[in-house]
This record gives sequence, C-alpha cells and structure tokens, in this order.
Amino acid sequence: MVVRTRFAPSPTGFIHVGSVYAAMLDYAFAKKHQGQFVLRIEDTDQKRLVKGAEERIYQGLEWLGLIPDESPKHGGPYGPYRQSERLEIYQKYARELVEKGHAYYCFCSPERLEKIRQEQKKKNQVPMYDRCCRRISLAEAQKRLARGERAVIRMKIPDNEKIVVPDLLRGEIVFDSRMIDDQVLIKSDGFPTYHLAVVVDDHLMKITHVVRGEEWLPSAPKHVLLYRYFGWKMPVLIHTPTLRNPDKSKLSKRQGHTSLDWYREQGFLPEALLNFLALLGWSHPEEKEIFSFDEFIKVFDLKDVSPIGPVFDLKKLEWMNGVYIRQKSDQELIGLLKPFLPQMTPEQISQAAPLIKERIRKLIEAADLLEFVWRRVDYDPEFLLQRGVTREQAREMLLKTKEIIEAVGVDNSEELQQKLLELIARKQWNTGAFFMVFRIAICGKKITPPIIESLPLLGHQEVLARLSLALEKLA
RNA sequence: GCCGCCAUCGUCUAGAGGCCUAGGACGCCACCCUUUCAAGGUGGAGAUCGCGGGUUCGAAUCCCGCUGGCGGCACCA
Repeated sequence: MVVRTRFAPSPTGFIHVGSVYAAMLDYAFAKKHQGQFVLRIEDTDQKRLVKGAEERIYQGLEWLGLIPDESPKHGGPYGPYRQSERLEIYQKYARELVEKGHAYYCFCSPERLEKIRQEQKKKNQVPMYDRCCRRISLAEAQKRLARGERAVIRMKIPDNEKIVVPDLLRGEIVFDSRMIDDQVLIKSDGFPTYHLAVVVDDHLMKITHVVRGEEWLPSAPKHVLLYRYFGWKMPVLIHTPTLRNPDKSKLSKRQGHTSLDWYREQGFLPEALLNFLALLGWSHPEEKEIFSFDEFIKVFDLKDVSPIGPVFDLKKLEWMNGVYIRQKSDQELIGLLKPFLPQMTPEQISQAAPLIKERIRKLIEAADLLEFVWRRVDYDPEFLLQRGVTREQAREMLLKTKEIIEAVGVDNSEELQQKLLELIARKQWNTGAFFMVFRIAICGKKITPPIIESLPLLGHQEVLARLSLALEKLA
C-alpha cells in the first residue's frame, strides 16, 4: 500500500510550530515509506481568511525542506487542493448523506441555537443542538428550501451507541454517542465545515495516515461515523500531543513563541528546529541527540511517538542550534549571516564569521557581538578601568598599544600579539586586565570576539582613532 | 458541568517484571583551558518513578481507585 500523508493548514496568518511538528511527522512518515506528502489548504472559513497566508505556508515549508509532492501550487492527480475550490464535491456528498437518511436540513436560526445553548448552560447541561429539525420530512424541507429559506445540513448521530476511535498512539478510545452533537456539515453559506471536508478530502485524496493535533480527538467519533455512513475505509489516525508552555498549558504566544516565522527571524536553522522537534515525544534508539533529518526518517516510526504533551524547551533548542551553527563550514555560515548583518560588507562578514561561529546560538546574536564594527559604541571613561586598573595605568596601556599598532599595523595578528605580550611582560601588567582595557577602548563592551583578530575588521586607521578617543576620555 | 487524553530529575526523555543503589541530553553549579565571552574537557547537585491499593518470590514497568495536569464540548479549524 502506498503511504500518503497530508498537511492541512488553514490560511489564517502564520504557521504554528505545533503544525510544523505534525507536518514534520507527516513528511518523514511518507518519505520513510516512499509515499507522498500532500499539502491541502483548508480555507472553508471565509471569515478567517488572511491574504498572503497561503504564500507564507509555501515559504515556511520550503524553508524547512518539507516540500509537498502535491499542493495547490505544485498540482497533482487529486486536486483541486484548495477546499474553497471543491465546494460542489462537498455539496454532492452532503446530499448523498441526506438521501441516505444520515443527515438532514436544519432551519434553526443562530439566535435560537444561541438561546438553547444558554439555557442548557444555565442548567449545567452539555450544550447541544436539540435536534428539533430532525422531525421535518425531506419533502417538506425541500419545499422550504425552494421557497428560499436558508438551512444548514446536520449529520444524524446515533442515539445510544459506543463509537470506537482507533488511534495509533493510544489504542481504541470509546465515546458515547449521547455526548456527541448533531454536527453541522454544510454551513448556510454553502461551505462545508471542517468535519465533512476532511473526511471527504482525505478519502478522495487517498490519504492513508492522518496526523493531527490531539485537540481533534474529541471530534474523531464524528469522523468515524461519517466514514461509516459513506462506506469508506478509515485512514490510520494519529493524534499528536499538544506542545506546551512551561506551565503546561497549550503553547501560546503569551508564554512562548508560536510562529514559525519567529524562529526563522531569530536565526534558528531549519535542521536544528526539525532535530529538536523530532526529540519531542520520541527518542533516538541509540539515545543520540544530534542527527540529520534523513537519519530520523530512516529510524523513526510513528507508533513510537509518545502521547505526552511536551513542554517546548527553548533553551535546549538554542543549544542545539549552536551545535548546528558550529557544524557549518565558514562559507555556509557567511551566507546564513548576511541577512542578519545588513550593516556589514560581504568582506567584513567573511572575516567575522569564524570569529563568532562558536559564540552564537542564534544567528541574530551576531548583530550584538559585531555591533562595534559599524558603530563606535559609547562608554564612560570609568568603564575602561576594569580589574583594578588605575587611570594612569590605562593611559599608559593604550598609549603604548597605539605606538605598537602604529608600527606593526593591524593585519598581522600573530606579530601584533607577540609585541603586545612582550609589552605586558616588560611592564609586568596583568594580561587579562590589559586586554580588557584594550577591548573596551576598541569595542565599548566587555563581551566581544577575540580582540586582536577583530582589529582587521575595523582597519588600521579606525583602530588608531578609537585608541585616541579612549585616551581623550582618560585625559 | 460533561466527555476524553496524559502522568520517570526544573525541562526533553531511556526504561516494555529482576540488567535500576533509575541511564542520557538541555539547563544549573564547580574546576581545568583561557586576553573577555563562548567553545572544549572533567566532576557534581538533581527523580523515594504523582498518591493509595492490589497481582507477583520480585513492579517505574501489569490491574484498580484516587489525585493532578491538559484538551474538547460553534454555521472555527
């Protein structure tokens, strides 16, 4: 059997990392079995549509390397892949259900529905439709429809039945049909609800494994019923755990970072994000922490994913990202760094990359570390006096350093280092203290890349100018 | 309120009856290296396996109950 999985986001703005988690599993599982990974756009809620959102989905997936085999953009044999272009299909299947007696037209107004919901809530009952319109005969319903009355189509839920939902990670989950509402399948605007659309599309698109967030678990029995009503074979259901905030609640903007774009903007690498996500709810058979996505595809299995909702630990992601950054070649890193350092020339970035490579965990941190390159960072004169260095000592240090640099320049780091070390030895200065004064005079900060190697980034003249400036401050 | 899912160090997890005086990783602490910060190296603290009952010669591992956390109860997905 050919494995087919799908990623089915709504184009409502941004890609949630929780969606990325599911998409990663979808993609990996499909590829593991030489199957196809399908992207379907679930745009059935006209009110929530956001322009440009679909484009962002393509960009996000491309950045991650999770390229769909079929999608609205790439095409494919089971299209269209945008639900808003499949309206007649849903209509047809909904009508089929009505004819078979598994669904019915409902003419209740939103106001009436709201009213009964309120009453039920007051009585501490589960808010549910009272099935009032089930009594209307099909003939009468069609008459009212012909008169132009607006209606929705609802599915009939059996009165008292145990409905079994098979979930790959949790086994069989039993639901009581009395707890399930007569779900709307077609809205009054003619659009399908999620429930009808997924079942119809997953079947028509020959999806074999449905990977989705566990928040869908409570509505799964409705889907089971629909498959039964249609007489279709169920795909394998996999409900993935919800990613959590540190307080265990569902991962939210309030406490964490939910948008894929944010991770990209911060300079997380896609391979690091994927590696990190893979380790949520799953572990490498050899307990490896760092592994490629290809290796993941090879060794993982969907059924080994744990249903425990994991806390999204940004600290660990940052560590992992640092590992991936250090694994990059200098050339690769230079390319990655460019968008984050618009103030620097390509030559400067090339020089700086090896200097900061093992000092950053996210690419965006490069800007902080290298700020001194394009800016003379201001500081108080007292800031120069670190580690017990007196004003007089600092002056002498900088004066002598200036003389040496005037003589040997800034581009031969080894020679400069040797000369400075000789100076330090001669004067019996504290090495650490000397370099700290020097560092602040040049960078205005205590935390910088190695100072001698950083000087060529500024050039001979600028280095001398900054030393002069520091000496003025001390005068 | 009702229904459902889940439960091992702070966090991610290993563990599928004896190999567990519970292993690894992140984070944290200390030391080493060192011109700052990192990186790297070494070591350390940190989990009576949510609680209570069983089953068993033996339970983190199996069963039941409880508690707790989370999720869902729309003409949103």
